[in-house]
Amino acid sequence: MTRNRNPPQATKPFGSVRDFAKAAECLKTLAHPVRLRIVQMLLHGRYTVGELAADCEIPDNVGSEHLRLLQRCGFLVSEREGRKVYYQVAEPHLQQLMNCIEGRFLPGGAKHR
Amino acid sequence: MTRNRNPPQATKPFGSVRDFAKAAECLKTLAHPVRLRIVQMLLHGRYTVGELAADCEIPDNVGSEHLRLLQRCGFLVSEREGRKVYYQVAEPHLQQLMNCIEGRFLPGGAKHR
DNA sequence: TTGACGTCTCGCGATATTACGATACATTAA
DNA sequence: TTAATGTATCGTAATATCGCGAGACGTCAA
Repeated sequence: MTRNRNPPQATKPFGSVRDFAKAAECLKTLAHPVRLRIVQMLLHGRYTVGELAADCEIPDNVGSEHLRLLQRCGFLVSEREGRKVYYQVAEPHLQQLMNCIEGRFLPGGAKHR
Repeated sequence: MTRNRNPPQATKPFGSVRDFAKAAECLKTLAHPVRLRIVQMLLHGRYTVGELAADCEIPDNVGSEHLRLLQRCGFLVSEREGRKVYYQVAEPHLQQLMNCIEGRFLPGGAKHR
């Protein structure tokens, strides 16, 4: 009675809760204002802990911790140069993901109507 | 004298930690295995609380709570029909975001090399 | 060496998230 | 009405996350 609701839906959409465990873990790591900003910066260049922390207006040790988390997910890699440590993006998908996020949530993001 | 590292980088990448507050909040909501699975399901059709909870193998009230969170971010909307409540996707960007996530993290996802 | 700098690690308290059980609410059937 | 079904809300306890301060570590210059 109501109208014909669900499309035929041949088979159940692939995936299961279990399959999303890793995805959720990495997404959760990304889901922090400072870490999103750090990723945005690193998609545009290569920066040290101090530079990133300064931009985000947080102490260096806090920045270092955020970078550690992002690195643990495989999003970033670090490279020591003298006493500084440079971080850069290691995950190719990050750019595309960031495009989605910027497009949806940032002031100047892509419009969608 | 390492090589020339940072690209010229005319201006600082737009955005700031503050601008990512909302994005982080919504991303965090998405960053849960059950909620990712629910979103995936709802991108393929229209389901009730009970159907979604059953698929995720969780009690109905827990499912209801996850749906509430997703709805609060504007990702979903609900519609009551008799004693059942159907949920469906309300945010157009979800499909694109999910494509990124599935492509990166799901077994059969897109390869990148 | 010593000291300065940049980064990292650790433990702590404050806060947030999570799932659960119990219960309340809304709708329909008997 | 009463009972059954489907969904939502609430309080609670376990767990996770967060930013911080103190201090350790690695590197370089004097």
